[in-house]
Amino acid sequence: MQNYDLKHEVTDKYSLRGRVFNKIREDILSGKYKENDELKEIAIGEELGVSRTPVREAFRQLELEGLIQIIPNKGAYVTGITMEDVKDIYMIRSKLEGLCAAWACEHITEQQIEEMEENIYLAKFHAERGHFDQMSELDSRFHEVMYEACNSKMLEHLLKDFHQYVQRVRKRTLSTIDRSLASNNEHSKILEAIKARNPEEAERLATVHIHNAYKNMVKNGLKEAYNE
Amino acid sequence: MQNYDLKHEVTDKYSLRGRVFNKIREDILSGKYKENDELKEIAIGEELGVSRTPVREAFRQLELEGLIQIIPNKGAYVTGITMEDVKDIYMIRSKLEGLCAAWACEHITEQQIEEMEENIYLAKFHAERGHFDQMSELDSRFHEVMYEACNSKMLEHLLKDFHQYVQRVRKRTLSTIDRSLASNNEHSKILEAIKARNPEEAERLATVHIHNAYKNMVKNGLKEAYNE
DNA sequence: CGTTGCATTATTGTATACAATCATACACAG
DNA sequence: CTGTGTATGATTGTATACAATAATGCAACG
Repeated sequence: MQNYDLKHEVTDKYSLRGRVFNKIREDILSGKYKENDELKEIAIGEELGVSRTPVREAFRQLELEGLIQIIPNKGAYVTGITMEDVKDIYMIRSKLEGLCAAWACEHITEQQIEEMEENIYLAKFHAERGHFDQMSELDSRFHEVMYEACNSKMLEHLLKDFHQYVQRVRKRTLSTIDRSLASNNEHSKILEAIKARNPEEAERLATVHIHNAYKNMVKNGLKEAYNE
Repeated sequence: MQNYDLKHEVTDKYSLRGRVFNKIREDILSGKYKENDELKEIAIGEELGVSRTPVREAFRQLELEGLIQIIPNKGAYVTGITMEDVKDIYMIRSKLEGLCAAWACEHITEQQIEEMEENIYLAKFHAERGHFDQMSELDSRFHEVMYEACNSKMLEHLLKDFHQYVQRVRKRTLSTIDRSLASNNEHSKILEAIKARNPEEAERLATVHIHNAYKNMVKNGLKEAYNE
């Protein structure tokens, strides 16, 4: 994340470079390319039917995103995420999600509130039935709406990046009914605080929520998820 | 920003692309290229004596860093920083510097402590004499050492990016003897807390320190610095 | 006089060719 | 048998050529 940063930009979706970038990124995040895999310009270019140029440009961006590491004159390798990285990200996220929730108190729209309420309602339904894929999807979406609601492109982008970045290891760490219900309950409390326009409480709850998510992740399955 | 990402990597210093990247970045941060300036691949390539290829790759990275915006088939433009961006960055930084200071309590080395003490001592000297350039340099360095002391590559990189990003508007906002002395005093207090291995206090002080820096920035000169 | 359409030009997007660098294998010397 | 040196191949780094797209200016028309 490398690329941490102030990371920016909506990478162009319709240029070859943009498509290559998104494709490789997805493949890394989904696990098709694994840690330390070597990515070769020609191979990927042929696979996608493009020349090396757009592939190279995409590589440069992926490097800045921290998804790959480029060793000059040698090659591009998928970067690993250490358990320390994951921990760091969660600690950083907990602070920033808190800030985000606080800001959302001021800027959230009615429409966004409605979406979050619906999200919580749906999540409860799926959680009780153990539909973990839907849960994961809804969880991501809940946070995404909150990111948008904080009305800061800067913070929104940052949080989206972090969120995406840990997807690689997050896969099945929400996967117990207990945690799903608890998590959804926390979402509900956060939204209540935001609706009540209580930034301190919203911040506190959001911060704790991420801490809990991390604790749960460590408890059941970070190691396994990480080593597989 | 852009980016943020979790932005990574030490961009290669010796490849053409790396040199082009650093050069353009410096020129943007130093103000040579101003907001909304259009950067043309050929012109920059000729200026640096390289072809378009490395320039293009550098552009893609700068886009992700948030320093330029690329409009497909049109051009690359230096992005502006709005006053909202600056505020957001300072609020985000205040949280993260707090986290950084807290972590530093556990991981700081004797050598780093010494450098920070020396830094504070020197800064006092220069602050009293109105040597603002040296002050600015020392201020940056103080924070940099703390970033390194937190022992998280992730957080370190993130904070360095933010720090660099606001350099554009930070130019002369430390430029009063009063604020210089106060700021240095705050540094001293932060270091005391770190040395006392008191993460809560270190976090609180570091957070307040950035808030104060922002308040000072707004009070005297953000608007002017920004509009010039 | 203003507006629309087209032609021209400039600039970026992509592909390819060549140069530089690195990895590998093999031969040879010790 | 081991280690070193060299030659070969593969891969990336850079430059350039060509294609696609957007901006500009001018002319024709209303």
